[in-house]
Amino acid sequence: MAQADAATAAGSGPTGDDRHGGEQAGVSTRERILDVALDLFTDQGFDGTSMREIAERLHMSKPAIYYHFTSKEEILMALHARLHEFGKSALARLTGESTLQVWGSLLSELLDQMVAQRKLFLMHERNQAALEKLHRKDHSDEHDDIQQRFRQALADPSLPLRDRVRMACSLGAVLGGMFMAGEAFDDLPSAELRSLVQDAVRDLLADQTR
Amino acid sequence: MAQADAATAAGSGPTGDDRHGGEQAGVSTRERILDVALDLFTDQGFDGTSMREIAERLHMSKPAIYYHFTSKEEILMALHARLHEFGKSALARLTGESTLQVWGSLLSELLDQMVAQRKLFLMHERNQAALEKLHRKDHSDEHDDIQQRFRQALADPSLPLRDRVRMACSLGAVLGGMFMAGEAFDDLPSAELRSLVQDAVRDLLADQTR
DNA sequence: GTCTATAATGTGATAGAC
DNA sequence: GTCTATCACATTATAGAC
Repeated sequence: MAQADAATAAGSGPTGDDRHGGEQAGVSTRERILDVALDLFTDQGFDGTSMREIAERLHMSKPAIYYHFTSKEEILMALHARLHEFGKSALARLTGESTLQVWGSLLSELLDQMVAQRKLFLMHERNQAALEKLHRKDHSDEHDDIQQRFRQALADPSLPLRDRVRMACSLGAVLGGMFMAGEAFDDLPSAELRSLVQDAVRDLLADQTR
Repeated sequence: MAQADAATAAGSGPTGDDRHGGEQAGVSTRERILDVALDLFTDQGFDGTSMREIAERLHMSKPAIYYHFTSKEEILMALHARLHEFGKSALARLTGESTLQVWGSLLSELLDQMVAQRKLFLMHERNQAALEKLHRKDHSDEHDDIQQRFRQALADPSLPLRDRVRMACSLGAVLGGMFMAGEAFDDLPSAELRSLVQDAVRDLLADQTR
């Protein structure tokens, strides 16, 4: 459904000019593999999905996939890179001290990205274990992982404890509002859901008593 | 750390009288296996943990574990049963219509359980994919899974949409406040953290504008 | 770029002795 | 209840033809 968006929305990649061979409609094979993997990883989990399944759904053989990715983990890394691409602009707001107001604007932008890249965020939420295992191995250049940056901000000792907890709660509220209900909010226009969650976040971050 | 609590707190089990053989301090082997599995599943994931690892940490062999559990999945099911045991009293509040107030009391009781059984809830949060796969196979008697009951309440069409979103957000806020920060709140007494999260939930569920 | 065939490994699980 | 030894299998990944 939203699969086509995700493929075309991914910024970089040689999707433009040098098409030849088995490509179709300007979508490179690499992106098609990532789209299928995103689907399968989301509802079967990374470990619960085999290369054979990915290949079968693409009407390819396994080695064809290994031509585009050196390993199964690299597919997961590429999907992680996709998320990081979308999240980094929101993450840029975390320079300097992170007040409740800054945090609120961050979550607002994050909400926009979640609406546009719903499945990508859902996949990350449901494969935390596999992703963390990946990050333990790939500690290259002390990667600025998105979750790590969040926790870093949450651990800032210069902030009042109450505020830090509210920040964590509001982040959880966003995830809960957007993903927890499963298909309970599927008939609801995503813009409306976004707005309702945004209101909840505002209530959480408003420092009324202080 | 909190491992001893989890072992002794588990209600049922023949831990009492008929000790003999290799047991120590009244903790049955079955419970010790579950404790180790809980640790490993929590920080490596269910699929990322092998029976060999579980056995090695217990200074046992694999077949010794298969004497107590018929499969690896059964270990996960047993841990799921543990959670269900602790959560069912809170879940009992969901009879009839679930107002915001009812939901608030439910989350309050759930918060107590999370403080007492922190690792158990964390493990569930981090192995959603494996647990869902398990539930697809084991659709015995249309199990009253805890998450399914939550989603059921969230999907109740007789409730205002705004309330349902607030319920989802508050549940997410609880998870976020208790688990999202990782070790950022570890020095904080759990009672104090619980209180701060509870306040956030209260703000989320207070129907001030309606 | 994609294929057929196969290697290499680790896994969950079992048989049977003690 | 626990062990040694082993099975059967699926998996990731590679070699080499086209």
